[in-house]
Amino acid sequence: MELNEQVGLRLRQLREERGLSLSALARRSGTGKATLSELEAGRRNPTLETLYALTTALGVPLSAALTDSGGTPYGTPAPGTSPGAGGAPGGGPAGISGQAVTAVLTERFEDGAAVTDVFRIRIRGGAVQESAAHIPGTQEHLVVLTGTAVVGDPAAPVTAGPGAHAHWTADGPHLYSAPHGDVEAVLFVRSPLAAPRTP
Amino acid sequence: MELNEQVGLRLRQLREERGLSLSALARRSGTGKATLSELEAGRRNPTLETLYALTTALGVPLSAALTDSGGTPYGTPAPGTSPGAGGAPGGGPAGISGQAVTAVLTERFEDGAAVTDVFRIRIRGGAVQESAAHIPGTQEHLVVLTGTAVVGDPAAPVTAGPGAHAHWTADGPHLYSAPHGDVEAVLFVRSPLAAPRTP
DNA sequence: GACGACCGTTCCGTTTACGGAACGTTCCGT
DNA sequence: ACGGAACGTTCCGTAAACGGAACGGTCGTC
Repeated sequence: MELNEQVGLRLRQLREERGLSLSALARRSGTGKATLSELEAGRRNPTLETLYALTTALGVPLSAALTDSGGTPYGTPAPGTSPGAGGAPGGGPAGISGQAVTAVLTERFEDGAAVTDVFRIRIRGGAVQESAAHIPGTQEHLVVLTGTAVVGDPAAPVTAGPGAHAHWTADGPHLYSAPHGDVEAVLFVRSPLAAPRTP
Repeated sequence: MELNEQVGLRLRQLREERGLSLSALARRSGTGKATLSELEAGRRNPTLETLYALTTALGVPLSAALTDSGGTPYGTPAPGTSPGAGGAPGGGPAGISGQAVTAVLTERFEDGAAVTDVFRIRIRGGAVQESAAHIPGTQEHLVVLTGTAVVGDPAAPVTAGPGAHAHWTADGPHLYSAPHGDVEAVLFVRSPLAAPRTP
């Protein structure tokens, strides 16, 4: 998708989450309605000042308008208000964070067959966390940045040191642990798209 | 300070950290030298496309050009070190982007022994790119989000489909290719720190 | 010391992002 | 039914961001 379209959609999403009309946001931000209309449609290539005026009026940092790694969900409103977004039926990303693990979703990627959540995680030294089974077919990859992690099947866990990679099937219980000190890593959780019932 | 000046200084900083001349970055990113010169001086109000072209050529995500909360230090040398562009002689992250590959650095992680650059990359379908050797001991991991990539040692390349993982040693020439269509993936490049002789 | 290669800045014509003012539509209140 | 207000889109003149082509300055090389 074109970059301008991505940013346009993101801005429209932020605006609608706040229940603002296009005209109201244009008035409040000091930009023209024409600018905002065509920008949301992906038909303009906005300048930095325009983006700044809009994000400030929306109450989010500039980076919130972008879709790359800096684009974290700002002000995602109360659950229940799900406008056009037509959210994924599966709901949000799997909850990973727990006593031993802090996980931040950095990207969610979806293709025709599966959705892949990319997490930046930290496992606290000496801690162990067991995670419940995900849906059948779910695969996990871990790439360790620093420290030594012991992960995967509780019956046959795998040890991964700095720079190493581990892989396991997550449709059964699985664990994350860091016996020798904190671990920083990137975790990939790839789940097949719900074809829950193919009669 | 004016917003345009902030962004201009940030871009100049990123460029100088990488030891690139203004002309070289203009050439590489496809923008005019006039544009880049005045932009770094804070005398222009860049468009989104211009910012994207520049940050991509610098190997950082768009948000890296901004100075707000999203503005994480990419490749910033140790804090407190004087701005003397001298900085780390190793320079910035390895240049990955080329004819077939677009790479955006999403994180740079450094521990005592190695530095790991995490890239979000796209390999264009049908294209092949050969990359020069990195320093001895460099390891690369690829986790494929979608498509099928053929990567690694040119003499014995590895095929990785959606959700798969590939690993190779990058201290010799190595290739990235996508025979059957575009590939989206995450690439880890882990390079040993140049041993600074601690006697 | 003249030449060439590269640097960063300035000038200039073209393209286009901008805001204001129109437009047609929908939704209220009278 | 009618009027008014608000909505989002389209049209248009102006301002300015863009790339290409100049310019002067600095560094190596012959």
